Amino acid sequence: MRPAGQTALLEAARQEFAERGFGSASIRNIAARAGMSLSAMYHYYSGKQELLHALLDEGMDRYFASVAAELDAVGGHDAAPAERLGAVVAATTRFRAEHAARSNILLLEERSLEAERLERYGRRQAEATNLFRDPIEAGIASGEFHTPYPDEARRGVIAMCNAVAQWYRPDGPLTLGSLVDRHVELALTLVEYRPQRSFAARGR
Amino acid sequence: MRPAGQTALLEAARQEFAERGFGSASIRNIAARAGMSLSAMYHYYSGKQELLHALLDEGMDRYFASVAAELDAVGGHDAAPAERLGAVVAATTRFRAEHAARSNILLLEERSLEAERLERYGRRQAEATNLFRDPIEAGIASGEFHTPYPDEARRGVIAMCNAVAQWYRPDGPLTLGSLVDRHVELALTLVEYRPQRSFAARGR
DNA sequence: CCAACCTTCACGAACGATCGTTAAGTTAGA
DNA sequence: TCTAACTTAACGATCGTTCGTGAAGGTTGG
Repeated sequence: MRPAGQTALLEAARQEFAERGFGSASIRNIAARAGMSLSAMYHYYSGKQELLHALLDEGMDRYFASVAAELDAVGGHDAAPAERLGAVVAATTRFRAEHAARSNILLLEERSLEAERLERYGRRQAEATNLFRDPIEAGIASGEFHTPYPDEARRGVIAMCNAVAQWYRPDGPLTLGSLVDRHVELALTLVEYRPQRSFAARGR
Repeated sequence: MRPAGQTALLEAARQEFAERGFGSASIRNIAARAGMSLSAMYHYYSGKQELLHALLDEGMDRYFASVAAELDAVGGHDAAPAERLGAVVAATTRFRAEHAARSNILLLEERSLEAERLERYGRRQAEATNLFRDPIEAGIASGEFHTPYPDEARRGVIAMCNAVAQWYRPDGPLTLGSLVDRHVELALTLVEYRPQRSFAARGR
């Protein structure tokens, strides 16, 4: 279990970074939001950079956990490519919507990382990309996905999911459940998913 | 014609903002990059905020000009919806790739704008969204686009195009021309474009 | 049992550096 | 002589970081 002070600090830093961006964020404000003095913050984190690093790490952990849970729910690596891609798209869309601040930091503040820490983060980002790449390539190989451009389709799907963090508002007209369903459908449309051995139209 | 000093300043500010973000950018660095003193900068722009504002305005002007030119090339508002959407996607993809720094500032630094200037920028952003919305709705109305989710498809197409500014490198394996073509195809796939009165397959 | 000690957690004060901005003055061309 | 273009110098504020201090609480040695 993480100490309460540390959790409060991460939450405060998340808000501050999400609102103003890393460069404009003040660690004095972060400490104040967390209800402690500036120096107390240095007891938990050795500086502004490490605060960002911890935030990105924690965000990545949560994201991978979300996707893994959704993947397990459809049967893990043994599921059909369309099921797996759908699970990844659903988990990603939901994560971007439910953790907008977290996601925006993950997506926008990469450039604020120092060189050494950026290297590690880049590796995790590549893993995240593979979450989409694997089922798409499997679908191409099995003949269920017909897109001639798997790489660009993958990037398109990822971009569509990621953008959710920037525009979706829970109090808007669109239910999160509906959005997730639509994104799954759109992703399957983009990779030109057509079930084999059947001429029946896919359900709407 | 803009004074040379002003142009150099905008270029320097663009680089600095793109590399470090607005918050971390230093106007001293910007002035130095432009080859002038800090105070000389104040002769042209009244401060950091106005520098960002000018940059966003100039970027938007260029973007709209690019799209307008591409739209004109296919026949303007009289062209078929698929042609129009293709033109907008092509122009946007090309713009994001050829003006990556410009685009990233347009896409990421909105939050650094003060309230008053943000209002004006929001209006221009809405106009940009309409560039995609109009042909998509026209395609739905004419029966050539069959997507059940025009709004989410539109957001997906826009996100796909915008993401180009973050990943595309001109020295990479993919030609810009190829990327543009593929994005146009993917966009038409996403809105489920099927030409009317013909069973012939669309060209690949 | 108790005194000495260490670690954890927190504080206020101050460091030097850099920030955005302004003032006052100089130069060069119309 | 007027003005645009540009200079150096300095302003106060805020930045991230460091230092020294000390209260609280558990552990250890005699």
